[in-house]
Amino acid sequence: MLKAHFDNEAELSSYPKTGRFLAGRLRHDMDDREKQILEELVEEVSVIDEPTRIYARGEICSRSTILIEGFVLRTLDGPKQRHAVSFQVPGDFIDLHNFALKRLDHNIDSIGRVTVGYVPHEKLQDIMMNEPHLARLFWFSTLLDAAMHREWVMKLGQLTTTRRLAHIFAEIWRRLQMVGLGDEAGFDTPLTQAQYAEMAGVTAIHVNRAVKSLREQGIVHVMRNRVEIPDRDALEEFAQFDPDYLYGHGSLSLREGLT
Amino acid sequence: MLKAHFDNEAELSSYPKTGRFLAGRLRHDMDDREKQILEELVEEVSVIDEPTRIYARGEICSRSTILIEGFVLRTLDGPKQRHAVSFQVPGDFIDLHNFALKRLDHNIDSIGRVTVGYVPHEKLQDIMMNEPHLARLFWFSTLLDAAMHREWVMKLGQLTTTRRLAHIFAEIWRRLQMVGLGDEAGFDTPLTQAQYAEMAGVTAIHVNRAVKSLREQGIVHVMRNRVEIPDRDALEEFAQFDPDYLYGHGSLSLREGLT
DNA sequence: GTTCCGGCTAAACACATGTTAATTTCGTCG
DNA sequence: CGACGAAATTAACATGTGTTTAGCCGGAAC
Repeated sequence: MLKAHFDNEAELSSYPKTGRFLAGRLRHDMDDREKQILEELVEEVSVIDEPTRIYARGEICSRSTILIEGFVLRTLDGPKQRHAVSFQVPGDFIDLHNFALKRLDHNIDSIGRVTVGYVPHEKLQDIMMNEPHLARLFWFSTLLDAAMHREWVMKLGQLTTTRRLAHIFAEIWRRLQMVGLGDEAGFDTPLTQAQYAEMAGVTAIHVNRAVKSLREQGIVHVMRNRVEIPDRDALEEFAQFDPDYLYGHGSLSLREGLT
Repeated sequence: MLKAHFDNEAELSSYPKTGRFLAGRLRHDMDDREKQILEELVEEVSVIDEPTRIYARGEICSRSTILIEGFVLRTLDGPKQRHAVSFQVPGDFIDLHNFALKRLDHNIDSIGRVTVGYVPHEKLQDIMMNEPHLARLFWFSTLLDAAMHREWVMKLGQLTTTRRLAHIFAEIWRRLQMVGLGDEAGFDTPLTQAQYAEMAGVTAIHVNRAVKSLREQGIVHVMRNRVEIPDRDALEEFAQFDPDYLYGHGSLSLREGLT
């Protein structure tokens, strides 16, 4: 099922502490006890060096995956090529939904080198029964996925390729900054133009045209392993990007009385 | 917020019994007691005659909506035109997510004449606390939304307009049949070509080209208020439609021990 | 250094889709 | 019955995107 080698202690030590990114942005809403519980959920940490299909559509899984470091794509196989339906940044619970739905409905593919943690479903079941607040946060995170999917549907249906690309960069940048990654000038990423093409639903050649256009307009400078953005407002306006759908800190409803 | 007139008893009696479609496909997994609870959730039933924006992106709601009869679209406003990110069929819980997320991230627009039921969030909160099995089913239904969104992303990114249209018809037909609507030859619907265009992310004129092509190929016959399909297998093969993502009856994981 | 290969860039042409405009069909209403 | 408006249909042309092919750049391996 999974082609990867498992860490030994020495190797792991060169990566960020496992817990630091766990459930990244949701950590704001957790207390220390809950963070501790989360830490103990991970039964195994794995480093995957090469681009790998970690899970394939149709598989039945007995554990879920947290992305600790690197990028992964959630993909579906189209008639022509693979299509990316979303990307994950460090801290994301990649496939929480496979705890509830028997079969996976999409693939999970790693990009570059990634570190992931595995959480057995029995432990999630305990959370559901005994930790209603954490259970609620987990539900939130799947609702956020759905909200992002909706924005992607609009993006693919309504925006030109150049604006789609700009929208993708805007979302990656925001999401990285939400978990303490990225910087003021842009972000580092192993994504290639071929992978942007998989997200935008166009050919890599056409992505290149769009990259050129964004560069000439001074909106985004795409380079190897890094993207730089001089002016966030200019980017987000061009991309028709409204970050509301990411439900930044404070936008989630933590209703009183909902434990 | 909502322009609609409210039912009196006499008018309601000409519509299907409220409860018959409530949470349509999930009813298979409920016992009689739970169905009764569900019935009592609805505090108010409303008939909306004209196409109406029932809720707008950004609104904060104190109740969620169940679609009892008719069609509604969930939409986002793009730069050129409104874009449909999903449609709902009778029985669907339209906006369960707004119970958990403060602001709505998209609009909810009715098509033709619809009947909806409103469920106050306080009652949902009771369910969450006291009816873990129902709470789990509600979570499932939001996960199903996400799975459908993912398929739409693939559809928009990978399929030609003609296949997109075929895919849309295939999904509508399957979902209607899952709740006891539709028939062996096709289905009735108030959707116009302009609305198919909003779902496919193309102009209505181009939808018309695709409709013509599907008709000439004998795959789908689109007419006013009705769509007929001679051969389901032919349609689904043409559309690259794999119904797995709809998680038909038996595909949901109702794990033992999960209450 | 040299080689090699994946990724990036570019040009020419074919096809898909958007735009604009006009016409036809059909249901509703007076 | 006739008039009206919404939806469907068609055509001609403009633009966006895919396809094919080729060349360039930069890092990794030797």
